[in-house]
Amino acid sequence: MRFSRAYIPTVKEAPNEATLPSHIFLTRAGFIAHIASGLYNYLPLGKRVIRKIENIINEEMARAGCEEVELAFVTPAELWQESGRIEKFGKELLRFRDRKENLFVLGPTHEEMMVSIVRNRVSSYKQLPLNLYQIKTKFRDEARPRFGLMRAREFIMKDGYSFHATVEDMNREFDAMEAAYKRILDRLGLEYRIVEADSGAIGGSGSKELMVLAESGEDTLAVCDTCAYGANIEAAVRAPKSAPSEAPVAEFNRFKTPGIKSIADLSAFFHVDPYYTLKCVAKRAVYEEGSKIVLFFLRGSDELQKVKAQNAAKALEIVDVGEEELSEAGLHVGFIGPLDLKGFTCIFDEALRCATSMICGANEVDYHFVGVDLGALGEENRFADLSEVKEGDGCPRCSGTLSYTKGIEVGHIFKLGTTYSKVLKAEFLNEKGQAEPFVMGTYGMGVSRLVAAVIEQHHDEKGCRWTRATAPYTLNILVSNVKDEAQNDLGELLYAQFIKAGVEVIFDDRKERFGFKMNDAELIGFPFTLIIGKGLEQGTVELYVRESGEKLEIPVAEAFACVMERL
RNA sequence: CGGGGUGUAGCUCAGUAUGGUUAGAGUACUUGGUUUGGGACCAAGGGGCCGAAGGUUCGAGUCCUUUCACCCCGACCA
Repeated sequence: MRFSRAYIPTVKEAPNEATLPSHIFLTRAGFIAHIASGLYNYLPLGKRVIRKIENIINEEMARAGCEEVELAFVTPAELWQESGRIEKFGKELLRFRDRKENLFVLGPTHEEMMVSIVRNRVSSYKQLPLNLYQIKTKFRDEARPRFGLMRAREFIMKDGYSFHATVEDMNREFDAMEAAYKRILDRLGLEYRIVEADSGAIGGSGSKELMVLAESGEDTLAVCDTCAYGANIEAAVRAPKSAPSEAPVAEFNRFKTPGIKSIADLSAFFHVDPYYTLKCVAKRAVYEEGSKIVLFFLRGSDELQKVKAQNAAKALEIVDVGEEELSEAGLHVGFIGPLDLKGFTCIFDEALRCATSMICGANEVDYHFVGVDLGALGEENRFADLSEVKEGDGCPRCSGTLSYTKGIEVGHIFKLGTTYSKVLKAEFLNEKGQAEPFVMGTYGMGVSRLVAAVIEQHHDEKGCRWTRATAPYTLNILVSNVKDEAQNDLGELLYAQFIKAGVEVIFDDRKERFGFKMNDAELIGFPFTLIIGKGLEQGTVELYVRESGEKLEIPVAEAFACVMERL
């Protein structure tokens, strides 16, 4: 492509709403154009990057034995009613009616559609397994789109679905997909981590997220400094904590603790480590029908992890409760304890199993109990993992230490099981001739989000630094002064040579000054720029390497070979 | 969905407390000339229903009402 003919509208100033490097540079360098909230147009350079990522995904999917399909973007609402997700998804589902007043939705993910194309067509275990995927525009009417391509309403995603006769076979495919996704991210040149994840509303028995490591990531990850363990903070677990100090010896007793409401005060009052105090976090758990107050108990040294709490309460949502509301319910903030507490759902953190020598609220203003043995609690009390992993906690897999890092979720793979096949009645006949629902897996990868993720991880103050596999053009041939015939001629010659060699090359033949063109080259972020300029009189050209910033002087005669060697 | 902010040239923004010639700057664009290794200089140009609707007024970018859009913080987010 000749730069003079290409549509690459670069600009000096970024729109003021852009805050992330990927958003700023993709806009300034002319890859994308904002059109409305959460909607972007892909300009020629952006489209090229997307295609390159798609190609790599397609190649790796083919290698893993998957087949590509393309499902309708507009999907009948009946399928969503059948699966029950039309309510669950809520307002994120964009709905509309056609001229006959039939209800449709724009697909935000395609479990239902994919199940529907397989059910009643695949009827025997002999036809399994099957892994079908598509790369397609999705739409989610996000409450607050932001960060450019990172959280857009319309976005491109690869979504794959596998169908199996047994759980074992699904597990095998799950591992195969994890391996395929790793290869994709390796080829794209990204630094990433695969972490354990919360399965969220999509359900299923297990899931992992592929996280591109970047400062601007929206997700907090707990990763081990020794082994490969990593998990989203929402799902992270830790090695059991050892007691920080000797347990405070005390007979069971009721103590007056005037005005002592916080864990810090309590621990100071009794001169004990917060580890030996019992923290109560009251929340309102919202269900499809109604809501109720749930009391979560943890050690005073731990914090409640909201997603874990929500899962433990099997609630749709967990919201805060006001102090007044609690008082009306007969609870005294700061003095809530599990003893003699009737009529409330209590959930205890795993770290409290058989905890002894605890100090907890006495459900009476200004009183706490000491010497409490939680092992004495009745059977009706439930235990669950509720506490949030902190930096410095022990790794659950090895003797290493966990620390936080930030990640961009670019992929999520799920062991779905029979969640969807059951409700949608998608069944096959097993060896014994009995009908069984498909065992399914689902595998997503955000293509447009990957475009942003590459830049979040590969940029500097001047602009983009595309990796080899993602660059819109690998090589940029820059003629410093197009009025200089020798420079121009050499540019044309090399341009033709590289095209012939199959290199993705762009030829900057614009009638602009050197600095202007260099700034564009750096903003756009071509991995290599071959500068034909003032060195030509001495018989040399320069190769500028964007990643390292180095400029190599090369004799003209060796230019072609030398560049080819480095690509 | 709660709280806040902003809408004026392709882009970044002045101008709006106090209404008053023909609405400005930078940048980008067009033309001519000079320049040619880090977003050049000189000169001459084109470009606006001041987000939309209604109102107050002799007169509205500016005041009042309504509305729409976009952005930011939070809630939410397979």
